[in-house]
Amino acid sequence: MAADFSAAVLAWFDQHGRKDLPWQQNKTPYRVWLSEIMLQQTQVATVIPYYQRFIAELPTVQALAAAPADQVLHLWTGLGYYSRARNLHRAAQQVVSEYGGDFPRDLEQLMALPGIGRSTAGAIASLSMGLRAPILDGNVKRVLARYHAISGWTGSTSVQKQLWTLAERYTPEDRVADYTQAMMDLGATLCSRSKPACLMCPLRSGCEARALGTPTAFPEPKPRKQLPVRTCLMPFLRNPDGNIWLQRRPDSGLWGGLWCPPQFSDDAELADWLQEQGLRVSQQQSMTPLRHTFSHFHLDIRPLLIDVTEATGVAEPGQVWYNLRQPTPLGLAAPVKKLLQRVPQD
DNA sequence: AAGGCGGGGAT
DNA sequence: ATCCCAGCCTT
Repeated sequence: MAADFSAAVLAWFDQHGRKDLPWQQNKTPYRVWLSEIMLQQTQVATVIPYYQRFIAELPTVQALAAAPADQVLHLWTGLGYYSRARNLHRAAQQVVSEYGGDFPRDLEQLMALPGIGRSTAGAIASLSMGLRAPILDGNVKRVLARYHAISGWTGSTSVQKQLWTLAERYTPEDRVADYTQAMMDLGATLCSRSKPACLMCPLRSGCEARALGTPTAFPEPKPRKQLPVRTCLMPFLRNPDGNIWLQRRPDSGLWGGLWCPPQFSDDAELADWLQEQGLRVSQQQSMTPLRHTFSHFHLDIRPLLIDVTEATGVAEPGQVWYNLRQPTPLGLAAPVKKLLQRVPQD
């Protein structure tokens, strides 16, 4: 019975739910939206400081819409999945231009905004507007997959379809914001991946996975392949002023819109490029290699510190000589930020 | 339907 | 080292 399910979840929420996270205060659509985007594939503890900084600098959708892209990516530096930040920026501009700065109170219109899919639209609608709309994030997937002992990987189309049907069925008309928050909290705390606290769970009496005695067997893990390894040379060109050469990456693709040193597959490619640029090298040393792991491959970076003479003039658009002492707020990929901190300053 | 897209925390 | 995570978009 769907009403029993939501009643049990809500009763648990009143006693044990989290109510003090930053985005649970003053639950406006903008604040809920920002938190949901940051929380995609990123854990709560990681998100909190990013969220605080972001809200402090860009407290409204109007402020975000008017901000330079580099500021937005700077605020996102280290969070990953940078298309989230670019889509966030574009969506803010659409909310301002198409809706006068007020988020549409409609699932379809929310989903039409870049970066907002079905689950995020449901979260914004339920948490900040009180509209009856289901969500299906990783936590809710786990709770539902266990409750119904659903086999298969939750990312597969058929399992997704089953889970959405269940999510829709259980979402109540009343107290939908509390219910949504409760389901996420339940999955994040009691119904955790490896050590579920079934004895404390409000859903224990009807949970099929618990009845089978193997709650952690659900959901089934994603089938994994071995990650390929790629290598690259990453020269940190330093001019006589001590500044480092960076160029802006294309908006789409890996590290889209972020600022990076150039990358080369081997020494010959690097040598050719230096010659093309007419750069004279006065000194060159290798830095400690760094492995950076993406979701789909390992990148083994061989960083070099290269001192160049001249070439101190104004860089072309999309290129900067980055001042390590007074850094401009640009988006940097995590390993680039890490390596820049290793560059000796005098 | 499958693959691209980051980074960090937990184990 | 491996797995996972408050997903969405493109192909």
